[in-house]
Amino acid sequence: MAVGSASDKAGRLEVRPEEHAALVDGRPLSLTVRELQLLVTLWSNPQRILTREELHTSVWGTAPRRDDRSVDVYVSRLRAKLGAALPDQKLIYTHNGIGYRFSPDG
Amino acid sequence: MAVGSASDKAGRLEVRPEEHAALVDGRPLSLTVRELQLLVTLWSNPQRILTREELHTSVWGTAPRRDDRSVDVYVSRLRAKLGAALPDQKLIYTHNGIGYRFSPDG
DNA sequence: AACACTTGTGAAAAACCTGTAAACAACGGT
DNA sequence: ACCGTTGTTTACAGGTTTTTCACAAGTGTT
Repeated sequence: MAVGSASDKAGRLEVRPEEHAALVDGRPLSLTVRELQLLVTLWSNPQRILTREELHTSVWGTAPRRDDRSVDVYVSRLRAKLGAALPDQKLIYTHNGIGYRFSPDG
Repeated sequence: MAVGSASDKAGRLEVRPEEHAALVDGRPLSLTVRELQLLVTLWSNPQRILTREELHTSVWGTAPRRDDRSVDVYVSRLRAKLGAALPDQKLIYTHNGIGYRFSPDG
C-alpha cells in the first residue's frame, strides 16, 4: 500500500514533491500548498535563475498579470519559514530585474 | 501472512486489520466498518500525508465525486472516538488543501 | 545625493477549505 | 412495522490560505 517516494536533499533540507512535504532535519515544515509548489519549483532548478514569469507559470499555471506581485509575496513567506528552520542558511537569491535563484550553497 | 496474527502498536493504540479490531489499552474501540477501514488506511501509512482521493479510494473503493465530504466526516467521527479513548493524544493531523496524516508522535 | 525603478513585507479583504451537527436513507433484527 | 445502527449527504460556522494593496526598503544610474 505504501507508495514509493522521490526524495532529495539540499543540505539539511529535504523536498519530497510526491509526498507534499518538505523537511528540515527530518521535521516537516508546515507549508501551504502554494508555498510548497514554489519551493518545489525552485528546488527543482538549483543554481538556475528563474524569472517571475516562469515561477508564476509553474506555481499558478498561468502567466502573471501586469504588475503581479504574488511571486514576490510567496518568496517572502517561503524565506520566512525556511529562515525559521535554517537560520544560518541563505537559500533563495534575488536577481534584480529578473527573478529568483535557489542555491543550497553560495 | 497468517490470518489472526497481524498486530501493531502506536503507543496505547493497537490496530489489528486481520481481526477487524482496534484496541486502546487492550479494550476494543467500537468502530463501524468505515471508521475502521479509514483508521487502518491511516495507520498503515504513518507519517505520510494521504490525500482525500487516496483515502476515499482506499476506504470506499472508488474515487471521490466532486465536492465529496465523506472522508472529512469520517475523520471527524474517528477523531471523536479516538479522542474519547485517548484524550491526551493527537493522532490525525489535517493538511490543508491536501488531506490527512496519521502520526502517533508529533 | 537625487531620482526612478525594483523588491520586501505587513495587513486587510476575498476566496477557499475544514469540522461537525443534523437530516435523510438503507438495512437488519425483533 | 418499528427501532436502533450505520452510511450518505447537506448545511453552516469557523478557520486557513490566497490575493491584493500600500508603503517601506533596497538597488542602480546619473
